[in-house]
Amino acid sequence: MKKIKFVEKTFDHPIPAVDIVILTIDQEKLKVLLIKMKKAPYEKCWAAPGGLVRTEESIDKAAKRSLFDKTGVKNIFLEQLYTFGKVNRDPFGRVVSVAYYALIPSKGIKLKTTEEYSGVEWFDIKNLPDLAYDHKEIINLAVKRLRAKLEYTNIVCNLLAKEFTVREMQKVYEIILNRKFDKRNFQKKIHSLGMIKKTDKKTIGEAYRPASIYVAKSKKFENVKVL
Amino acid sequence: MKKIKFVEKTFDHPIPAVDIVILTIDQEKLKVLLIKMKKAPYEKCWAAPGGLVRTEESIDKAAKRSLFDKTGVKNIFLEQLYTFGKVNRDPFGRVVSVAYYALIPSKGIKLKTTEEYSGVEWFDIKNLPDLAYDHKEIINLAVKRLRAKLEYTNIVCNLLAKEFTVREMQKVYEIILNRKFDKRNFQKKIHSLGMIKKTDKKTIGEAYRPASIYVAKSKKFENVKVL
DNA sequence: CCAAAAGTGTTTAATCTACACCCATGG
DNA sequence: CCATGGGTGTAGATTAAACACTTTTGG
Repeated sequence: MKKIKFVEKTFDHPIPAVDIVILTIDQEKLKVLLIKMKKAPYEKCWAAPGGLVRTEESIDKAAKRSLFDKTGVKNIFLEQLYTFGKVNRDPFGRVVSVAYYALIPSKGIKLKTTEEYSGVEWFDIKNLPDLAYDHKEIINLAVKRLRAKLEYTNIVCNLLAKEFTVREMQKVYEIILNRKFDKRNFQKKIHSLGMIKKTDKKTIGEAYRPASIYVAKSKKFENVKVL
Repeated sequence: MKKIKFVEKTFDHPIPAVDIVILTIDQEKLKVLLIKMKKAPYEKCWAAPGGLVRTEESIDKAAKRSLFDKTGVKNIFLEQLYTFGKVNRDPFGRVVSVAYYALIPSKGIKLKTTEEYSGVEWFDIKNLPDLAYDHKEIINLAVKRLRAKLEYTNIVCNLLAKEFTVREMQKVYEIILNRKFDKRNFQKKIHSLGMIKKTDKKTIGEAYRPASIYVAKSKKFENVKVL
């Protein structure tokens, strides 16, 4: 059972924190938002944003707060990923980190980060810098989870703008899963799932034949067998 | 138990704990191991075993320790489930609980629990008693995860004895997923996945025609599309 | 009228589902 | 020799995969 003796004697416990893997699609790449570290031994490393969990807030709330502080965005996809609790994962103290991952639509949201912070950057997932703590492992797990969820949920909608074309959705799949799909089969599949709705709008201003614009029926989680 | 007022005041951080949902198949039912609570307001409730995470141990280690303390078993399937961190989930203090789930083979392991502790019992998952904290939610999530993993991994091997028949495996699926499978299709499927190996032994002593005995090729995690 | 992406159907292969009879053993 | 669960194959349905041409627009 949860022993008190230990508590009373030493007041010595690990401290819970959250770390957020913030992902987006940008310039046909899957990217993650990282923050430049300052303290040794990580002065040349980058890290996923995060922070300690306060006593008066839930861990979900702490995650939302960390996300908002770094990006200025609210109400985007944010889901718990895994909790990392090795003893020596943080050289500054015994910190247990509850990792989350967040998805930001590829356009339509302006992050405050790029203007305000100098040490905040988007990195291509295929070309990460040196990372602090166990954040490489955390980011890899987030990408793995995202890949898995693309295959059986409508999570892709959270990476697309409110309005999008089928081709844009297909590109998101191709970028994240590193493979190509046949566009006829892709259309057939996506339409049979009923997770998107055609509008009567079409893309304008772009060269070549305009594409029909779609919206997600729901960004909430639905289990659908996509692939 | 998980306390404590003065902890909250002194240390302004939540305290990490672990809770373990221990599952097994017994008498053709999926069962969970629970411990009787003593303290108000939970004196009529049961709870999944757990404990605080010590500073000098990883959370995985804390989970293994909690599991061993309650069951006396080591080296069984134990996987992190989810971290529960609502502010008021524990009336005794601000505790963040990293939940794990463990699978115990249906025979071949003797638990010390049943002999030593009076307040420890196996409960049919379909007939749970009143539960303390948010443990109902935790248990439900563990079962959900188990059901999901049955469908795309070889996790089932962790619920079977070292040696088993195909029919026993099928029963585990049927019990946990609440549905029947055609035995011909089931055999075909299982064999095509290559996750089990036939031995030259057969069941003896039981009435009727003996069944071939199989062993798992690996209990380690493999992704295989089972259903 | 040319370049480039949008949009659309069919054929084949693979997988899944449903289904019934004989076999081996203990009593 | 009987009762009971073990063990096996096939046909039809569904789903997935491969594949090419016509349409629409901007320049």
